[in-house]
Amino acid sequence: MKLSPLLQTFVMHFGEMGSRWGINRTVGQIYALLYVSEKPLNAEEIAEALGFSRSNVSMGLKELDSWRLTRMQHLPNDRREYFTTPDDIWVIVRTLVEERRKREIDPTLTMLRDALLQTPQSPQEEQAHAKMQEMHDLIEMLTNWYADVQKMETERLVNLLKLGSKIYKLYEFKDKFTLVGGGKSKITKGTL
Amino acid sequence: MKLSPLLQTFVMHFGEMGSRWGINRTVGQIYALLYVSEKPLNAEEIAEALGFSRSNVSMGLKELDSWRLTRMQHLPNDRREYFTTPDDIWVIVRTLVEERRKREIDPTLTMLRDALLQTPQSPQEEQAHAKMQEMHDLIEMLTNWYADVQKMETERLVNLLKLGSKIYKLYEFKDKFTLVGGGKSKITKGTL
DNA sequence: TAGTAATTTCAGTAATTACTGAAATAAAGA
DNA sequence: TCTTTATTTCAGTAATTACTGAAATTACTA
Repeated sequence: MKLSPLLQTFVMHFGEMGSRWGINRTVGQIYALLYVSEKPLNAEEIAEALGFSRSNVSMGLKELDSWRLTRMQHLPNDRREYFTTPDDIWVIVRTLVEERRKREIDPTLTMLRDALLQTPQSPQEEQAHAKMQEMHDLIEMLTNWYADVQKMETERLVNLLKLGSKIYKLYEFKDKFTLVGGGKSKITKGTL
Repeated sequence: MKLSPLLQTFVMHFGEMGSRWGINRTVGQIYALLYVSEKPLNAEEIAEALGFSRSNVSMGLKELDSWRLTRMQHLPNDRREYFTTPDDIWVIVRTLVEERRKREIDPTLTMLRDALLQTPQSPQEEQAHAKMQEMHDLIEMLTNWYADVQKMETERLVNLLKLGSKIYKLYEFKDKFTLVGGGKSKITKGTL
């Protein structure tokens, strides 16, 4: 399979970008290729399109699988494995955030919680303790926020995101509002 | 300067974690140390505390400076440079997000915009074009959202985050609300 | 302005990570 | 079962990144 210049650019970009995160070039390129490909690809096709060894592709796909970012399927009368990315880009984003949280945030929270159980033994430790508490609380707030909005259906989440900070004005002025009409609204002043 | 076990754990953790992002061990450890330190530290002290060479510390501090994550100052009658992290952890978070956006998101948006200017020349390119458009729109939405909430004062932002998806209920039922009392509210139904 | 202290640069080397090809394993059909 | 094809593993090597020590530069003091 020969890549058109358009695809080349896209795929190469994700190769470069990959290394700005922890992910490597191979993995970035494979994912980009799967993402824009019209049909599922097998390992051989990926290797050929990107010029990597078959074994390198195998390792890349394994890595992507550990991130839960690919889907594997079989085609009729063909025993090779074919790979795709999820159709819905929001599934990709949610998975990405979730996995990064697991790998990058959770271990830090655990470490902080453990450290905070200890009693500071010196002024130096007291200061450190306070700073760690501050960091812990902030990370916890952010992850709780994400855990909450992550539960929303995509359509609602998109609405919320499009509103940005504007929605906050509703909250600020909530005391000036009152419920009118019957409706089965679950909202009362007390809940916010 | 000898680090207490508590600080050791914290500093080492950020060294390990650093490599899960693009940042290296040295840089992670230096930042962690500055973050929990009660007073500003000079390069010599950092090198001694972490067991790195003086030149390595110099490069690490330069890297952190390029991320705008440290502050430099002078102490009376001492010509060495002393380093700290911002006092307000929200400043740190905001800077971190901002810099990562610049380095990791903006180049991708630029690449996508350029690619999308071209007219697809084949069914393959048509599919790729559509997927790129989808990705572009999603990234743009997320960055616009962030650009917007980022402008809020910290206190308000914290309130918004604590509410999570709950605030959305206000929006969903907004048609059931009406403005009461005089107030100088800038909100009218039309603005949301 | 010379002398000294502090900091940065950079070439060389160490350590780590990425990648390949060959061998091993697994999966399917005859 | 044996044969063929697909996939994975892994030891060795290539490439990249991290780190050091020495030299160069900069900044200050007398």
